[in-house]
Amino acid sequence: MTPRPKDSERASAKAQTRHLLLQAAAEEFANEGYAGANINRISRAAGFAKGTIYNYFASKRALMLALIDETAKAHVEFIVDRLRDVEEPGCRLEQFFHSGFAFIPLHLPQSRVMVNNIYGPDAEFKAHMFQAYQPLFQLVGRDIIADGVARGAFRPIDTESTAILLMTIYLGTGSQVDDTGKPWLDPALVADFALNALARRDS
Amino acid sequence: MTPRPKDSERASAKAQTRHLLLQAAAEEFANEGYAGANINRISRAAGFAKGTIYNYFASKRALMLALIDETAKAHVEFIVDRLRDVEEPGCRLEQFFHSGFAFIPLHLPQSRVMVNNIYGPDAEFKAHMFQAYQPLFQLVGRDIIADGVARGAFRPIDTESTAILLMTIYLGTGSQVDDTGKPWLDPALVADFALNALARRDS
Amino acid sequence: MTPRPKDSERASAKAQTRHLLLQAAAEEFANEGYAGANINRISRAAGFAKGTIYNYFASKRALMLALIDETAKAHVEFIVDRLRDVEEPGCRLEQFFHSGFAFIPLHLPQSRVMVNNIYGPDAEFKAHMFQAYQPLFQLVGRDIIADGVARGAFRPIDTESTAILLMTIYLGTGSQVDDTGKPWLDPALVADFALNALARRDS
Amino acid sequence: MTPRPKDSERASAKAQTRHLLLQAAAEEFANEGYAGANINRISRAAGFAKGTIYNYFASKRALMLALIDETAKAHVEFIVDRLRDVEEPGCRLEQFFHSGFAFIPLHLPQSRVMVNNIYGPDAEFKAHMFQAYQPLFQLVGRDIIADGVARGAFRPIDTESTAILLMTIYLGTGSQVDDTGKPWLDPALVADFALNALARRDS
DNA sequence: TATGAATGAGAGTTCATTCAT
DNA sequence: AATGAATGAACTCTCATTCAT
Repeated sequence: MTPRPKDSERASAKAQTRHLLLQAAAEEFANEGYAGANINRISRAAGFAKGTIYNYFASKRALMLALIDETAKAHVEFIVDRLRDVEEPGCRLEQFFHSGFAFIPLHLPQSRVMVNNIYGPDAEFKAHMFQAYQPLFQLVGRDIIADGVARGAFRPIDTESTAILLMTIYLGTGSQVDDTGKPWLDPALVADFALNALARRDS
Repeated sequence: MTPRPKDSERASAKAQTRHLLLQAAAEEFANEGYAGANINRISRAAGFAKGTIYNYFASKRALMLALIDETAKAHVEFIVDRLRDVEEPGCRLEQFFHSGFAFIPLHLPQSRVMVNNIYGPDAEFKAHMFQAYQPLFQLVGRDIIADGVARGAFRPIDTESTAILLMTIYLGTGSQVDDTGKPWLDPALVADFALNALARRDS
Repeated sequence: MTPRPKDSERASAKAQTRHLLLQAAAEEFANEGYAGANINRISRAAGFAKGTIYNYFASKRALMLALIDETAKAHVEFIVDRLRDVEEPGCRLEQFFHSGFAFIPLHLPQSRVMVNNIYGPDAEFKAHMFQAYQPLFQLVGRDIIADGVARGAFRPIDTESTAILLMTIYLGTGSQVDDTGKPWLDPALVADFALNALARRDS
Repeated sequence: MTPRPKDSERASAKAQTRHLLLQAAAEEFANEGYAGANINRISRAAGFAKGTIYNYFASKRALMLALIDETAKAHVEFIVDRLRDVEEPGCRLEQFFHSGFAFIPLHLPQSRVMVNNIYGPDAEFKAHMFQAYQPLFQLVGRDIIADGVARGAFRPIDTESTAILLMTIYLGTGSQVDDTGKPWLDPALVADFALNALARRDS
């Protein structure tokens, strides 16, 4: 069933179109919110006519869900890749924030859309988000916090709650950027804050 | 120019109607987001015909801005009241989270709207939010963090960035609740997290 | 059945209110047209609350019809008064234009409303206008044109058509004014034009 | 960049739709006035759904402005065409009225809309009208009146004022028609009236 | 596969009118 | 007689979606 060259060209062209549409959608959703976004503008920004988008996504909702999936996948992969070789729990936590913050400017509109969805009113999008980011929650909860507590690097603390808290901090601070895309808060400061919060109180 | 009893009755009836409309608006905005909210439904939910809302607010945007103002005022006042007699910086921080979390279930839809606006796409709403919550930022920044650092209760840390961080944590965690309004995270845990993050590391 | 003083005061107060409302209505109708006029603005401009107007006029349409009646009455009376002592047909025609043009700046919004109605789309208003201005048509047709033709002052010409024509000229030119109320055309020129048109061609 | 047959078909279909919409708009505006006109009815009368009109005109106002432009263009062209080969000033004036009156029943609703706008309350429409009819004013002022005066066919008279006067007469009389479209006044009578008004008084 | 004209549900907003005070 | 809060029909305009080409 290997596609003939022509087919693979076609498939790649389709993938390219799909990618352009998702990129344009991310920008529109980021700027206007889901309800305020305009399918026509998205298509035009991607360089296509209004109808084309429906050859790739069944509806506006489906477009958002696809965007969530794609972004979450890239997001998780990006961070997981950069955490793979880090052993020590404190370094892992630092690296989590470090790579997490690095992802955002590379995918700024996508990141803003993710945050809009987490804190936004749409239950389906929110649920989809948590589903798609499950691996990241697990990474933080199990591989960073639980592991760190087990190894005595962090003080004893509830794993799941803290995972949510750290994700809240990451997404909440990472998504607040000025017009140029520069974040309000220094990533190092945020990482430091989190490290201190989890540190064992010696004495 | 004291209004006659009749006038004051009328004024109070108007205030009551306005209050009902704002409450209904908060619920609608919380459930549907700003763009998805429906003016007609808001009026109906408040017990009025759809036109009535325009006797009180010039437009949908004006309604949201009024809701932000009212909520922020109540929110700030609520927390400031409960912090007045607390002296010690650590206790203040704890009390900030404690009273802050207490506010949310009392004004759940309003709180969700506030968070939607902070993390949402609308720049005007966001700016209005920061304006209206200025006193709370100042309270946290000056009266809690800076004061705590000055007194040696907290480790040296950038005042403004940390204020934003604490507000981010407060709003981000406080607004995530299940269907019954119960927050996902235990307020005490969040306060504890923050206290640890600011605590001096005794050598 | 002579009203007691108190009653007559009341009646006069009512007449005064009615007059204020009609004046404000004329201004609003002149500026916005009938469909674009706003009852609330009219009431406010007259110094009353929205509901008051309905104590004097049954509806917006009734208000316009009353305005047509009042204006036409004053308009006709104004011109008839000034034509009473003029004998010679040519002078009468001149005086018709002269006094006609004199009326307009004294009642500028009313005049503009009259012209709007004549050339506007509303059949009922148009019919009402012709009804109310009947005396003026008759004056022009019978006392000026027919009489002038009979006396040999004007060339033989169809009475009714020419009456319509003269009224068309009068209203069309008289109502076009700049922002200060100054007419675009010199009344004397218009009168002169009409006189020439009706003049006998000697030889 | 010549459009392929398919494209040109499409373009012509668009032009056809646009034309239908403008025709329906003329009728609606003529019957209801601008403010009273209903966009939905216009689209329906043209045989389209209500939204379609916004694929062709950005707003109700834009629709009216387009109608003014199209009508004025056709109107001017119609009259200019028929005056081209007429030399003698008196004949020209007669032909102006003659062809002018001939245009009206061919475009009755459009003509009524033009008159509504000239005498109506909307300053933008009025200004647009004068702009669009500028060539006709020039034709009357320069090529008929001034030329006629220069050649001694007409008595000396102010060019611009008289142009306005003649246009006033033309539009004022031409637009008053009964339900069947028959004008109240005989065009020949109107032309005759104007000719006499401009005629030299011999001796 | 890409197009864009057509659709029509649904939105925010206006405002003439009513009526209890 | 005067008020102005409440009403709801009606309006302009938007836009996700469909579908013939």
